[in-house]
Amino acid sequence: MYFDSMTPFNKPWGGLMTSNGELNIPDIPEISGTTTQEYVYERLRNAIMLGAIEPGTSLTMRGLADCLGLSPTPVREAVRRLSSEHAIQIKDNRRMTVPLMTLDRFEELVALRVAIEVHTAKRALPYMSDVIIEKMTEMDNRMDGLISEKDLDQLTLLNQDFHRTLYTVNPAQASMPIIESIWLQLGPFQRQVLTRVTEYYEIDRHKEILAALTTRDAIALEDAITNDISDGVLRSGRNLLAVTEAA
Amino acid sequence: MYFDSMTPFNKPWGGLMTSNGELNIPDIPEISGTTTQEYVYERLRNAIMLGAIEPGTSLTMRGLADCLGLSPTPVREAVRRLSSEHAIQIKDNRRMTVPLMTLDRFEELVALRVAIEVHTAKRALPYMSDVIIEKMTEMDNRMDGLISEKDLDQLTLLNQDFHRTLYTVNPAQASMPIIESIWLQLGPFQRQVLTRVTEYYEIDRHKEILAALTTRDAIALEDAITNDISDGVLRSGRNLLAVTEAA
DNA sequence: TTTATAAAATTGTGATATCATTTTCTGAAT
DNA sequence: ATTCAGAAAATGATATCACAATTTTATAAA
Repeated sequence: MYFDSMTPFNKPWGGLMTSNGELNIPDIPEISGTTTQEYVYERLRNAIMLGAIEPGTSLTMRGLADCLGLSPTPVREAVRRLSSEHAIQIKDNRRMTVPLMTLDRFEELVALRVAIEVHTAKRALPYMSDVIIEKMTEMDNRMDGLISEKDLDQLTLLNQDFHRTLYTVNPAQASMPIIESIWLQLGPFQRQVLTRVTEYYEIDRHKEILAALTTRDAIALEDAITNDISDGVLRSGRNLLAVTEAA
Repeated sequence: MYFDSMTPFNKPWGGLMTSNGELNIPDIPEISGTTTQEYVYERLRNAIMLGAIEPGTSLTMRGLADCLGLSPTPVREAVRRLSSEHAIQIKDNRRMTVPLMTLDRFEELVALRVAIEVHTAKRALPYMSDVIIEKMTEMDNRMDGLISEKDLDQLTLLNQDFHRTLYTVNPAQASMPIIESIWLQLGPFQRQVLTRVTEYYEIDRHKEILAALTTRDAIALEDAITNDISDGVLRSGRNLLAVTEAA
């Protein structure tokens, strides 16, 4: 007599949320035709990426399970995957957290982002079409709107869509999952930077990227991608960490 | 009355193996002080990397669990992690396999390997010491022995150790897990190449790598790493896939 | 008030139970 | 032989259970 008031395999997460008040994991649109484990993975991933789980907060399997109204089993599987991607850190014994950023690690991750994304962009260039460039231009325009509205969540997500669209025009590409995993590791800290740093200039490097794509200029593309990643957040991040680590 | 003839949390895998005769997953040395899930992960990973599980073979959670003499729970967690790393492919519904290689994917993965490993090697260069160079030289000498003995397993493992030693001298490095994940995706096919291709010239690029490290020459290091990865296996792999995909 | 110790509660882990779904097997009918 | 429907077996997924290890709380001693 297990599943009485609940349909077991049809989205058990339809109803309530967050029994334990401490944690607030933003809901995400239902993914139909998938498993609970996958839903938990996507939802936790989204929460980490957007900084909804403050780095350093200690998490427990059962706490998360209660918070999502699920049994520990699918939560464990999702958490295991995330810890494999270094999005969640499992401490000595027990207790898990979203890892805190260090200056050294930050520099490494950003440099790695540049290396892989430049490489991937160059490999995508031969597959580039005017249709895709048009699509990316529209995305960039929408982002301009989000910047003035200061909608950080949507801005982050759309910025990722912009880059993802570029990289995945190469149908055989194998680097997208890797790029996503680096985004995930940078996500929580990037959000801390964005919320703490008030004066934040965004020189729009996306226009440079689009120009390079239009002229099919690999060198210009490399520069544009490098600048896009290095600008703003890198500088602000360095400052924030320099202050933090001094204390 | 659950755990009678078995101590539950003290390495349940001490005893027998492989009840189901079909699959043979090579044993690995016990890892003490860790979980069953972690052991399964390491063991499956090792088996995939060394080509002990033929790509295309269909796997089941319960089959693997039976084969390892464990319950499905830790197996499921390990498999999930491996499928997150694209080492195991979960088909439409049910059934999982180690994915078959395609020519396009192969080219992408090798190019990605070059990009990331060159980047990581360059970043490691400032941390390089004579002690490490000496250690790597010893490894290279041992590999020469393994080549004449044709011990492919040990050769693969030691070759990885060689590269890992180089990349991890940079203590803040963040790319090693990514490199390992690419190795894992290339592993099964690389093994197919090594076993099928009889005439296989290995020009020893490791000597070139060591020379570049000794002189702290970044340009030479880039060339050496690129050549080491591109040589031999790349060429042979292309040939094998060209033939396979024609059929 | 602080520290040491014991008891209680919490947690991670792995095995098991159960259900829906899929695959495989079986036995005719074509 | 081949095909196809229905039955039987196997499988994936998740909740629950049981145990050991850890953490937290309670209690006693200094």
